[in-house]
Amino acid sequence: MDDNQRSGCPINLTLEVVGDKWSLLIVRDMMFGNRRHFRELLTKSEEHISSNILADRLKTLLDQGIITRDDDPSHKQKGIYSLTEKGIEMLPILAQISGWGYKYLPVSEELGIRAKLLSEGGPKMWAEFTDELRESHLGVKRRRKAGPSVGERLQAAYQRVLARKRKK
Amino acid sequence: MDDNQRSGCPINLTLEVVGDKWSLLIVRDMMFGNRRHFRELLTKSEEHISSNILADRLKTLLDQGIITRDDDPSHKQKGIYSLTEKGIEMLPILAQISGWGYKYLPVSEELGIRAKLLSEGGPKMWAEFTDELRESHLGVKRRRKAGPSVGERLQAAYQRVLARKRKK
DNA sequence: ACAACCAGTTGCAAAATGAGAGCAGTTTGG
DNA sequence: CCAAACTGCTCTCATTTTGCAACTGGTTGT
Repeated sequence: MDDNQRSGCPINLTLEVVGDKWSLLIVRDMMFGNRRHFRELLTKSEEHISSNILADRLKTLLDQGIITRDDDPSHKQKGIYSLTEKGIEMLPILAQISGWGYKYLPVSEELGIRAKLLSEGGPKMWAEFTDELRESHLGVKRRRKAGPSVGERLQAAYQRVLARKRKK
Repeated sequence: MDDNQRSGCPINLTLEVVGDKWSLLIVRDMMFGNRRHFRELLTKSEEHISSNILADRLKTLLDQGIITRDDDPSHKQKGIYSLTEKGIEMLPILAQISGWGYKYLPVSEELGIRAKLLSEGGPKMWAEFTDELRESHLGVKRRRKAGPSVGERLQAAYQRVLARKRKK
């Protein structure tokens, strides 16, 4: 498709694929927000991507093999987007970006809590979450661990902060 | 400065700062290529950034406190750009991006070798390299370790691949 | 039957990008 | 001592990308 690449440097090549303001946010929402339909990605995130951009980025992510699209059996028009292994393995990138932003930028409390936990959890927690993503996006069965999953823990922490803020 | 931020999410905030095709390449060149002058950044990288974009991105990175600029005592017109601690701590982000690109994209052999070593070296190697950057960019003295530095090892590996390729 | 919902597409204005030339001052080599 | 090369940029202008909002053609639930 796009052969006019600037160099064979891994950082450059990665940026040519996801080096824009939206692609990684879409991956983030699929990973941490479990958004799997076009409408969910369009409306249920804070940043208000516009529909043409979303459509364009989903196309690129599909072309690049970072996500896949399947028909939703329950609704003839709905598509279900899933992360591939290639997409799932972007987690450490997002985790590092998230950790750096948490440390150095004016992050809101409720949206920062996930970053904090993920950063403190380190590679071990990332690996566990990666396994959970393989189950929910690739259908790979895994042995149940005791207690709540990483995804659940992150979500719970977020809700706790929200509840606390509403009280005040 | 820029108040029209899209959300307080750490990932979003980070992308608003460096989420474009050039900013991270500039940081990369300062980190791994030790480019410290405008001309070096302009001409000594594979991707051929144009001067107006480079000037603009350096300004943003300065505003964001990711780099600093000092006059070069040896040349009245030259400026020396240095990474701040905030900039140096982007290393893990670059390392993960680099590792992912190395695994999934058509990286050239000579430019991939650094990614490979950095990925295999893991967080321990990153911490050592971070210390070296603190010395070269912030002037923080550190205890010399035995043997070649991480920066030297990466550079040497790159040269070795180049030499081998020229032979063929 | 009809409103609400679905995944996008289209048209258009505004902003960002990119190539190249140009500039004022500085340093270097002969 | 002078010309050439080098310095960090800035300016212009064409092209590309972005972003908003309206719209399409179909599906689903009541």
